[in-house]
Parts: sequence; structure tokens; C-alpha cells
Amino acid sequence: MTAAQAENPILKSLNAAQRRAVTSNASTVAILAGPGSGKTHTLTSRVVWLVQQTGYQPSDIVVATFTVKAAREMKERIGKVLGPDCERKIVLGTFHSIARRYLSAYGKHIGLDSKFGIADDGDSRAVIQRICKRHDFNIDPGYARSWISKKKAKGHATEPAPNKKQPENPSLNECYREYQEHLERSNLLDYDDLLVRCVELLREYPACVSNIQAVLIDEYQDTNGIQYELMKLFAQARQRITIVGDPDQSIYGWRSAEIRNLYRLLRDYPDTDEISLEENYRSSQSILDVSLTVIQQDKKRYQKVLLPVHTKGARPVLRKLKSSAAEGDWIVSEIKRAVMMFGDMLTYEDVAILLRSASLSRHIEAALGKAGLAYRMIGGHKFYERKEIKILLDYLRAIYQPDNNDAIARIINVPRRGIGDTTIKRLIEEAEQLKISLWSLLRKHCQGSRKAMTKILPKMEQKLNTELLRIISNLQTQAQQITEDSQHTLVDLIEKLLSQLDFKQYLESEYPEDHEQRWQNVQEFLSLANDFVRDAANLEDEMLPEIEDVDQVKDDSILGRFLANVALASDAQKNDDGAEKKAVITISTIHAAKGLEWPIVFVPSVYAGSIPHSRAEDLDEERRLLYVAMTRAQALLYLSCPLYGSQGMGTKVELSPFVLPFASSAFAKQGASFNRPILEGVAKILGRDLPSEKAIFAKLPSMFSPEDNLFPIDPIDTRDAEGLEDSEGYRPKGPKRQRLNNQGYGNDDEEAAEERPWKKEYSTTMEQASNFTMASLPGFMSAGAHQNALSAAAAAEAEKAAAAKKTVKMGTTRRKADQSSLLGFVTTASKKPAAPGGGFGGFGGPDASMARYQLAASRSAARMAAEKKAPELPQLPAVDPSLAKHKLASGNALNRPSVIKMEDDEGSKKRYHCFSSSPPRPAEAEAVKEEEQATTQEVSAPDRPATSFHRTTFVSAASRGGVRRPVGLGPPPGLDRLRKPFKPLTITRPTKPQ
DNA sequence: CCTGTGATAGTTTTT
DNA sequence: CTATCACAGG
Repeated sequence: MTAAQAENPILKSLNAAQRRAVTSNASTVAILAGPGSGKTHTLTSRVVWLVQQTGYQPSDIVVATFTVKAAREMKERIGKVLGPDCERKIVLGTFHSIARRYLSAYGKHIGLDSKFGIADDGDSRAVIQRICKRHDFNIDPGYARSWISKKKAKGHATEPAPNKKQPENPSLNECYREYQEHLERSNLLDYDDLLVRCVELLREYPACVSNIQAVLIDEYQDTNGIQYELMKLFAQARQRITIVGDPDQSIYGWRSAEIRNLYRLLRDYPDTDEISLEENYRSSQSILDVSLTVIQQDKKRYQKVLLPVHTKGARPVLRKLKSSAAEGDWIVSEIKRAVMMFGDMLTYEDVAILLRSASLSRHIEAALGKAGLAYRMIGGHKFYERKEIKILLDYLRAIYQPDNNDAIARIINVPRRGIGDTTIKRLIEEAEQLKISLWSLLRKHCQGSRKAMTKILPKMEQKLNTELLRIISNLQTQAQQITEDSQHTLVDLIEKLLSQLDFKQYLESEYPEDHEQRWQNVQEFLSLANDFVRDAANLEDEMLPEIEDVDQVKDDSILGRFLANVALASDAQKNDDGAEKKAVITISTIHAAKGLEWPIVFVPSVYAGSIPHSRAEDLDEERRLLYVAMTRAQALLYLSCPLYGSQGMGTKVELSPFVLPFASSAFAKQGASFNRPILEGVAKILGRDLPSEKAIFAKLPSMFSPEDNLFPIDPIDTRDAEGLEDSEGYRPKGPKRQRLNNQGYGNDDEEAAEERPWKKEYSTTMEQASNFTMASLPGFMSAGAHQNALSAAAAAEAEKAAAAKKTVKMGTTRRKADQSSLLGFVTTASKKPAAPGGGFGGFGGPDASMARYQLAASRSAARMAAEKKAPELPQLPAVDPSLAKHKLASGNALNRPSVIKMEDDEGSKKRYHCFSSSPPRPAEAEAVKEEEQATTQEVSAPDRPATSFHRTTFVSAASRGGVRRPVGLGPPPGLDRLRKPFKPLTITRPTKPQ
């Protein structure tokens, strides 16, 4: 066995503990492992092992993950080893998507219509809101929603604990009941229902999982009660379960994840083989050290070993910045410095900026945009949530399920049909009262068979009849004709919908500013639908295995599956086939970053109120969140904290309590010097070849600052440092703005002294960066790049002008706007990957981020201009404003040129038509300098009124923490082993296979 | 009485 | 970016 194991290629890449986990014969295996210990790799390998060595059929294996991304990645990895055939057969996906598959195949056994739809967030919210209003319930609909969700997510296992002192508001139960009733009537399941109903199914009809040999769960610490039940039920035939998890990375408590499930598992399966993975292959030792310092503040947690395999590496940095804007600028400068100083070894692709909440990205995006760095945003807004897409989806949902009142309600007046909110609301109420669907109410009314009580003006009725009703019923007919082999496809259906709605024209009239971009989103949507159809047809994806004597329903229509996919994936698939990979910086929420890693990680806004979030209920979870963020870093880790929060710039902000106690001892105050040993250390961690010193220095621009010294290390808090300021009256403006107004040098000395070098160095660097890139510039530059360059130049000019105003003399000559090709180089460079200065290369979608920046810029410029009553400049946004909202995970979509035209219908049906790499369309107008200048001011000193929103910080959050005790680590009754579930590797119990 | 518009304030994390 | 409010116009 051992000899054979050594030969086995699967096992070669594993260490001893991992190998034991992969090959364990125990029927239940619990793998506990810290970050970076190869959890997913181990789990994947175990799947391979079970197929290849144990001989299970791929179709008899269930692998459940928590997020879509994890599912995709695992699928890919398994496919690589076992081949696409296996990959397809394994039942692999998120809990929700697996549950949906089973429900649509076997749901009829529990009386579920197989054509059920999935109620998304918006649906649930709308329904509950309506119920609350109707009954005048004195509850916050949002609260009711989460209350209901929690109730469902808990599952039965936890239920025997209703003896709480708090008498629940009876209207909550009533709300729950009605909500459920409503969903049922519309044949909808919400996210929790998918799991609840699936549990029901597997209980009552175990035959449909009688084939299951093994169940594997990733990120087990994030499972909630109902998912635990689901896991057990999936495994009910053979009881073979493998779980992987890390309690320290449990960050989904707010979604009812229960760490307790670990103990439950050990209690329910006493023979579980427990394995810890202790080596960390990801991060440098010093990153691990600091991360551990953070997580160890949690006294209740179980100590775990994290053995670094890498060298010490550069000390993690905790940087204090003056303002959020400065924070963004510093991040940019530090990214540039790192990329430069490492020669070709690091690209922008290696950098991630991780945020507690998506809304914190504004400043970061502004700074990146100003510097012309492309980025991709993960988390935050979803493609399918875009207005124009949502409308189409609601039409499709109405076509698929006319009884979906909420979908109908949202499209009744889109495009405008002169029917207002009040009428719609009344119609819904009437339908609900009659216990019929809105759709049949409308149809009956228009056909004259039954007059609606609600007054419907003839004009409305006309439009309803000819537009809404006709379109939907026509398309319903067509939708029924869509089968695998007919020439009617989903895409045709959508295209017909588009033309019947005159959607393009609708967008033009509704969004005169940015209809083009929105129309392109629609094209993207078509392309996604097309991809979906192709994948569904070619791969027969998602098919559950046939089981003897068990019949499943297979009429799962393409449309239904498409809609389910949209609801469950909630993010457009990243389609990197063919499209050139672009090296761009990643901005992500911490939650969305789980399971991922980057060589360089920034965690900005580490202040109380952000992390821990002011509304967070569970402080330990917030700490774990920070721990997760920090442990994403492989080689360089930077935390930062501005002196003033972003909200209105007036609120002072305190360093997060999670790092405060050892802020100065554990962290460096500024970015490390990238000397040779450091560089080599990083190269070693990443397993990359470090360019020679000479090669690196040859590429450094002449005035490049090799150190992190462009920003003061201890920014001085002007307000505190100078008591006078306070007595002179507090002005709710940004610190910088204040300074500009306070030109006098009286008691401002300290501030001025601190400020001068900052500004000066900063602008110089910008120019420098510009110059050096420009120097090596090849001739070609795309229009879009040119435009970016223009605005960057303008911004730089403004920057300089601002600096000049402050009597700081700049030695450099003024650069003219059209000299700006530097950024053009960057853009062009991405097209030739190995171009010299490739460090700066990967700069794929500058148009996107730049455009966002510009948009924000021109808007605020306009606003400021208006405020000042200055003569308004012609406002021609150079780029479609909608870009600013476009946070599609794949940056590609952003770059889609507008060359796609409707008449080009040959091309528009091709698969890649949306991923052309041709240059962006020419600018429609040039940025005007004054505008940009205003912009720069705006960026550095937003002129917003101060709000004291962040009052609620650590303390008050703590006091609220008592309300919901983290489900915890309190020792479950009895069994001693439950209290210390994971022994070190050395204590190995004999395992008895069953 | 109803619809459309403008202004304003508040925005965790995700299946 | 979106829910809510006040107001003008149909």
C-alpha cells in the first residue's frame, strides 16, 4: 500500500497529513485545517482517490460547496485530473444548486410543482413588505425577513430550544405564515426553502439518494442547521462523509452558519477520523504570526497549529493615513512601488484589495482611476441586478411563470404604460384578496370576463392589452417550443422579447445619457444566455444519475434552468475562454475573497466601525473576518487606516480594536524596503524567478522613489494637534479643504510642514511615473488609451496646480495634455505581454476604471460648478456613465467595444462576439481641464456635510452583542472529546472502517 | 385622484 | 443606487 501510494500521482503532491486525509478508510472524515493548508486540494484529491482507488462511480458522489466560485474551481480541478466525463457526472455545486436539482427532478414526490421558480432577495423583500403594510404589523420588514430566514435555516435539529424568555412577536409568525402562503401560490421557493424542501424530500423519499456513496463538504464551518441535515440525508445510504473546515474562518454566522455543526458531526458520527492539516503553504511566516496574533485574541477559540513552511518575509505593514483619499493614493503608490521593484516578477494580477464592505471601494476606485490602473471588482453589485437586465429577467420570469406576481408587478409599467405605483399596489391587493394571480386578474379584466375593482383607465387597459399581455402570451407559446433540438432557442426568445418591447428605443428614451452602455449590457446578457444554452446542450449539465426504479422528472425547461442559474449564481460567469487574460488589480469584499490568495494583499479601512462593522452583532466573527483577509496574503500584507472615515470626512475614526493592542509591536509602520533579501524571500514564497538586480534597476525610472516615503508615517491630526482650530469653530469639511482655506502660516506651521513634502513628492511621482512610461513608448495608442491619458494628464496638472498654489515650487516643466501617452503605453503594453516594463504591463481594462473615475469626476465637477453658479461647461461625458455602475466580475465586458451592431446579426450570434479585443470606441469629447481640476479637488476633499454616523462603534456594538450570542463553542453535553475535537496529528486513533 | 419628477438621505457581508 | 417625500400637471 505504502509503496503503491508513493507511486500514485495523486498522492505525490500531498504531505503526510493530507495523504492520510485523502486515503482514509474511515467512513466519516473531518479535516480541520487552517488557511493555506491545502484544504481544497485535499478535498479534490480525495474525490479523485475515491473514484480511482475506491472505485466509486462519479455519479454517486456529492460534493457541496458554499459559494459558486468554490464550486466552479473544484469542478475545474477535478475535471483536470479525471477528465470532463467524470467532472460532469459528479454531483457538485453549492448546497442550493444541488438542492434545486433534486427538487426539480423529484419534487413531485413531496407535491412540489417541478416548474417552481426561485424567489430572489428582492422578491422576498417585496412580499414581506406588502404583508407588513397590509396588516400594519409593527415590525421592520427587514427584520422579519431575517427572522424568517433564520427560522428556516436552523432546521429541526436545533429546534428544541423555544423556551426563550423573549415572547416572540405574534405578528412575526403571522407574517411568516402569509409569506409562505404567498410563495406557494406563486410556486416560488426562496433560498432557504430550497434547502428546507430538499430535506423534506430526502426524508420522505430516500430512494432518490440511494445511490450516493460519498458526500464531501467544503468550508464546513459555514454550514447552517438545515445544511447539516441535508448533508446527513444525502449520506443516509452509506454514511460516508468527508468535511473540510476551519472554525477560525467562519464568517457566515449572520447567515445562520453554526460552528456547532463540527461538534454535532463528531457526536453523530463517533468514529469520525479527525485530521488536522497544520502546514501553511501560502504565507510568509511573519504574515502568519501577525494573523495569529489577531485571531488569538479570541479566547474561546480552540488553538490550532499553523506551521509556516516559508521564510519570515517582509513584516506586515499597518499604515496610518490622513484621509481615505490619501489611503487610496498610498495604496496606489505602494502597488506601483512593489510592481516596479520586483521587476517583471509581480504584476497587477498579483494584487488584491480586500474590503469589509463593498461601499468602501469608492476611494480606492477613485485613486486607482486617477492613476490609470485597471481593476476588477468582485462582490458588490451583480450583473443581473442591473436595471436593464432585471427588467428582461422579470419578463422572462413572467413568461415562465405567469403566476409570479412580483415579476409581473415590476414590469407592468416598464416600459411606461401610464400605470403608477398606486394602481399596481391596488391590483396586487385585489388579486391577493381574490386568491388569484395578478396575471389572471389582468387577463380576465382585459378580456372582459371580469371587471377588476381597481379603476383602470381605458388608456391603460389598451396598453396593457396590446403590449404586456400580448407579448407575454406570445412568448409563452414560443417558450414552449424551445426544446433541445428545435431551432427556437432561448436566445431567439430573448431577441424577440427585445424587439417586441422595442427595448433599444426604450433604453434610449429612458437613459439618454448611457443607453449605449446599457444596450451593450443587454448584448452581454444575450451572450450569456447563449453560452448557457450551449453548455447545457453539450454537457447535459446538472443531470442527476438515473437510479433503478426511481423516476425523475426531466422536463426541466431551458428557460427554467436559465432563470434558476441566474438566481443561484447571481453573478455572471467569468468567461475567460478566448479573451486575453488581463492583469488587473482585484478589489473584493473579504467575504468574497475566502478561499483565494494573492501575493500582495491590502486591507484598507481597518478602523472601528468598518471592521468590526458598526452594525455587526458578533465581534468574534468580525475578528475572524479580519483574520481571513490577512491570511489571503502570500508575501506582502498591508493594513491601513485613515484618520478620518469616509462618511462625510468629518468623523474621526479609531484604529480597529483588533489590531490596536499591538499596532506598533507587530506591524511595520511603512512598507518594507525592497532589498535583495526581501525580494528573494518573496520570490521563494511565490516560487518565481527573481530578475537580476541589474535588470530591475535598468527599468526603474530615474526619479522613482524606492521606499514607502511619499506619505507621512504619522499623519498629524490637525484638529487634535491644534486646539486653536477647535476653538475657532469646527468646520465640517475635509482636512485638506480646510487647509486650502487657511493659507496663513500662523499656527499652521506644523500642518504646513507636514503637508508640504507630502504634496510635493506625490505630484512628482505622478509625473515621474508618466515620464518613464512614456519614454519607452511604442508609437501606437488606442483612442481610449489616449483619452485616459488625457484625463490622467489633466488630473496630474490639477494636482500640480494645487500644489503650486500652496507655494511649493515644482521643478518640473509643465506637461502638456497631449503628452500624456504614458498611459497609452500601459494600455498598449497589455497587448504584448512581454513588453519591456511588463511590470506595468497588465493593464487590460483601463477604459473601465478610468471611465468610472471620469464619470464620477465629471458628475461631481458638474455638481460643484452648479453649486458655485459657475458657467456650466458643456457636459459631454466622455464615456458612458453607466460604466460607473458596472461592476461585473469579468472586466472583459467593460471593454466591449460598441462595434457590435444589431445589423451585424451574423456576428452577433457568434459565441465570442462579445469578447472582441478591438480598441474602445473613440472619445466623444475631450475632458476639459477645469472640469478635471474641480474633480481633483473633489477627490481629495469631498465637500460633503459631516454626519456623525459612526457614533456606534466598538462599545455600543459590544453592548448589543449580548442579544445574539454567537452560537458557540460552549461544550456540548457529555462527551469529553467533543470539547477538544481536533487533536494534533500525532495522536492518531485507529480507525475502524464500517 | 393619479402619475411623473426632483430632491434627499441612508447603504454589511451572500446563496 | 433606491426608498421616501413634496409638488406640479394631467
